[in-house]
Amino acid sequence: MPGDVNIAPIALLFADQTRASILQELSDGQALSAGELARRAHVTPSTASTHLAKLMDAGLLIAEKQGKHRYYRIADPAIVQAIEALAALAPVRQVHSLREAQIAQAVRSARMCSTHLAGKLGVDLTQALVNKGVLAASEEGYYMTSYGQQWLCDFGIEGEALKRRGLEVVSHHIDWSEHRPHIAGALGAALAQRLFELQWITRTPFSRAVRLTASGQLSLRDEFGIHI
DNA sequence: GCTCTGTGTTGTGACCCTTT
DNA sequence: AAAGGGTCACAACACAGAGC
Repeated sequence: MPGDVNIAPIALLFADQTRASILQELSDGQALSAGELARRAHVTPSTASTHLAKLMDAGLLIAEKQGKHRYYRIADPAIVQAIEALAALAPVRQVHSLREAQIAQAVRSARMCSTHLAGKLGVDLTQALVNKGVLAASEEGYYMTSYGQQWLCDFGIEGEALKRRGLEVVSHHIDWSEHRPHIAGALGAALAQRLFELQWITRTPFSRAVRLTASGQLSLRDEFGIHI
């Protein structure tokens, strides 16, 4: 229809196994080299290079040159949101080994979605914040309460941007693996950052899954009543 | 500055699938 | 069956960093 947007070209970019793998690997906000992305997508560097060029041309990825490496990352958080939305509709990929099953389980349990937490941990954390009265649920989404602003300060999350959020809707995504909301945006990013600082969670190599540390498991249970 | 090494890109052809 | 499009791997090449 004239004047309407044409989603076919962009949908075509997502509709390839290799490109989808590349985008999913980058959806945790990391920047990875072409060689690393080729390994993760199980294709040769030349094949990955071809796909990366297409994704760059479409503006889905941006690259930063560092020495002889080029590090690719998602150009816009909205792209990660699109990936998560598609993932919610997609069938679960079959696993062919114990290792693949373990990685899949880890990704569902806790993972990075751009700059914030997703998976069971992200969803449980969101619900726990509602239960504690930090966030209030409404038809539009979540609002931060006045108590929530104080609680965030006590928890070690400060910043004018967050303090001004009292009357604003807190951004959230529907989690593809849990089919429930997890908080995103500035608050989601700040919370994830704080949990990394506290060493309650750590990144895992070669995956967007995050791992709960022993102290993190105890602290999440005591502070939020979360059992993972 | 030269050489070696590692990494990424480009060109080419084979293969597969879909459409006509 | 032929044509066209897409994906992939291979080979060749370019580029940057390290070591001398």
